Amino acid sequence: MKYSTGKETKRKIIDATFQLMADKGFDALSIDDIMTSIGRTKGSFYVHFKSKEELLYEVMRTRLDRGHGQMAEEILKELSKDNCNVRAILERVTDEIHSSSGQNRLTWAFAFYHLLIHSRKNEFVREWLESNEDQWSNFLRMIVKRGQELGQIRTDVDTQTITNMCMAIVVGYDILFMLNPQIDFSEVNHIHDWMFVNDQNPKNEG
Amino acid sequence: MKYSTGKETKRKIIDATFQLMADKGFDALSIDDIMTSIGRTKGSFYVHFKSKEELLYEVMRTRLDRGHGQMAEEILKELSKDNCNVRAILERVTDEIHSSSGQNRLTWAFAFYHLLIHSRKNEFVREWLESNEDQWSNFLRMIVKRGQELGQIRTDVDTQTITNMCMAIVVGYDILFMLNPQIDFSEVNHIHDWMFVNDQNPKNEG
Amino acid sequence: MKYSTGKETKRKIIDATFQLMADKGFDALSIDDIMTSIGRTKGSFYVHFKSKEELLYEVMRTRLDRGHGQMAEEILKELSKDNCNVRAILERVTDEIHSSSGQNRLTWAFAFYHLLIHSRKNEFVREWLESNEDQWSNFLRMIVKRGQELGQIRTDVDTQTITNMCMAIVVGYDILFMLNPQIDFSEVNHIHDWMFVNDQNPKNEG
Amino acid sequence: MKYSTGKETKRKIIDATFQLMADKGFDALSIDDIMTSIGRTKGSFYVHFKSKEELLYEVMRTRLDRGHGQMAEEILKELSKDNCNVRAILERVTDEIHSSSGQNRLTWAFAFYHLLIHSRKNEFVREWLESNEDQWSNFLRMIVKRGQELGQIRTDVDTQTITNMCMAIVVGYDILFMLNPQIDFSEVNHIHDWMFVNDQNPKNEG
DNA sequence: GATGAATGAGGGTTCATTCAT
DNA sequence: GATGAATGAACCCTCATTCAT
Repeated sequence: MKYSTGKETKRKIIDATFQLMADKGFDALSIDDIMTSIGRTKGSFYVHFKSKEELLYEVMRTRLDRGHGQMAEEILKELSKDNCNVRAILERVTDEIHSSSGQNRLTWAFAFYHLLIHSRKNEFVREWLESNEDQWSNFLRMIVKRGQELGQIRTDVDTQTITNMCMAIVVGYDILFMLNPQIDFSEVNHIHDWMFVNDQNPKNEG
Repeated sequence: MKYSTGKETKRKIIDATFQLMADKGFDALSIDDIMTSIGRTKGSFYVHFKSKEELLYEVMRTRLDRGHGQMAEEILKELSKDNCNVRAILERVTDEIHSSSGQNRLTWAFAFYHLLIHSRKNEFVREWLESNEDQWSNFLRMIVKRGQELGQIRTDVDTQTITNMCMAIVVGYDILFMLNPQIDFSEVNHIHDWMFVNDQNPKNEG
Repeated sequence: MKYSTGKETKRKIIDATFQLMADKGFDALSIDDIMTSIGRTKGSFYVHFKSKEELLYEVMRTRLDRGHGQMAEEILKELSKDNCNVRAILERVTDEIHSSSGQNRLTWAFAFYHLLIHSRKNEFVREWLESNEDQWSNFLRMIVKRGQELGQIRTDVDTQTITNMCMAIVVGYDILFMLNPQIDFSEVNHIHDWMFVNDQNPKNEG
Repeated sequence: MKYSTGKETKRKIIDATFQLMADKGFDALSIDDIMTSIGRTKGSFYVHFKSKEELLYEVMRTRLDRGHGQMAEEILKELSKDNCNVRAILERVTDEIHSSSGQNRLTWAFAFYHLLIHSRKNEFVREWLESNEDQWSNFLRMIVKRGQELGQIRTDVDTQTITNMCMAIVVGYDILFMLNPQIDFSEVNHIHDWMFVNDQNPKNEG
């Protein structure tokens, strides 16, 4: 049909952009590319967005945010229990990160790291990414700290460093994955074999 | 320096491009930007390069290659000794990676990950990166394997996975570093505290 | 009001256009600007006008016409009297010109001279302006001629030239006014001090 | 020839713009229009100007400035003489205004009044016009004042007002001329017949 | 009457590339 | 080697206009 609802077209534009920016990056993506890919003409883009930049922000908010909001509360409640299994919690979080990026993890990864690169020249994007990372960092640190308090996580390395290592290995696997999509992403959890003290350690990779 | 020609201007172009592409990325960089920054005019670019793409390849070869060639031979010789200290070797390799990126690590990181992103749409770049990664992967695996043979590295996780983890944590710290340049890059080595078996583990700095 | 239809929205559109075109000119004015300013949306513009051009003509007719029709008859009757005071009549006409442009003289002036400029590329506008000017010219010439016949206006310069001078000084003050809105528009009448013969010249206001 | 000197092309662009903006106005003029009219393509415009706006300023400076600088000094010297003929001086100034607008007075007038209109939305243009007008106003006032001091110009109207009237009538004739190019522009000088006291008034040409 | 999605032409601007000088 | 004028394609964005709802 020639006339769709605004909401639908807007969603299509965001979806298409997310897909396409994984390949070419946001800058190299033309509005014509986007609109043609959804069967519309260039001019009508501006019915839905004030500018290309606004589109980027929308894509960030709706497609690239590895938000943990929904999960966070449950986790915090779980953590406060005396007998909580911190390793199980941590692995749940890692899984969530994977699955939250949607079915097409590679697409997500390229789009996301495009954004990281883009942040160098766009303050707004940079702040958004920093805040994103802060949230994750704080969230993870809380878990690690609790693990150490409960004697489940080793204490030979300090809390912040362990947190950084966890984050680094997750994003590092993103990068390896982009270079070689055959990599088994679940390997990430092996670091837990070392991080957690032995008697806590019955699990042996998936 | 590994410049293939002795031409001074050509070298200047490559250096300037490497510096500038960290900020804006290669695509967003215009030939005018580059040539102006070295006090020349646009037209003379084509005296030195057939195209902008060729320039990218030249930058890759001379500035973004985390080559390990020089070091590799020495390492292999060292590894073959009966009493070699694998942890020391590994840390030397990690240090080399850091320092090989030059004084300005952040510049290097942005430029390199620009390239990674760029690889999605450029076969040549993709192959170059894959080959780059293969070399490193093979090299590291050799070291890890030797460490396991000698009983210095734990064997509860298989060789390839440990290799991947080492690589992931190195590139992961690159990414964290891009998000937050205050991060202490030497933390990377803490994974060795866990990876190596205890009596091998005298080092404890932060 | 001289709006041809009773339609409220149509009137609003015309008014808004008149106001807005003083700032940006008619060409630079978008239909979106106009409709937004009256709290309607772009699409409904075409319920009221066939095209943007038609709107211009409507604005011309209803807001930019310095028509003298109403006044003309009275003046003619007055002029035919033996003892008529031509200077008083002329000043009444001048005042009428000022006040006919509405409260916001500056708005009127910019809009009108926009139109004059526009006339260069639009035959219809040009003809309208020419006819407008002809009417005024004829009307004024009649007054001047009568003044000369009665010995009230000097005869050292011929009728048509005096008429032109009167018109020029009126529109000239429009222009000075646009450049410097502090100018005292009533100065225009000082030319009468010279134009009329001395014993006719008791008036001296500023 | 395909490659001209920059100076020549720049001049051609300015000339063409001056000609074309009389018809369509500066805004309605596209860079494509301009460049096509001089046998070049749109892209090369930016070799010569940073932006379309910069072109406007250049046209203003080189084509629309009714500068009086050259003449001013001579006039001032003349004025200081005891027996100077102020009317002759004033008529020389008026003539200069006419001729300084070049051969094609109508073109000049439309371009100039386009600019005046444009000033409403461009601060820089507005200031330029104001300063332009100030210079003229000051210059003319000096002449009028001297004329009054010497008893050559009537004193029943104050200096500033006479100055304004002179300016108004000059620009007013510009406008009449735009409406009707047949008008005899030299009529402007007839106001001098009234402005100067009688015994000074031997001149009577049309 | 009004809405707002869609169109298509065109505008200013950028840029890799070519080429006469 | 270097310059800088010129090209032509592409880009983001604007806008008068149309039309289904």
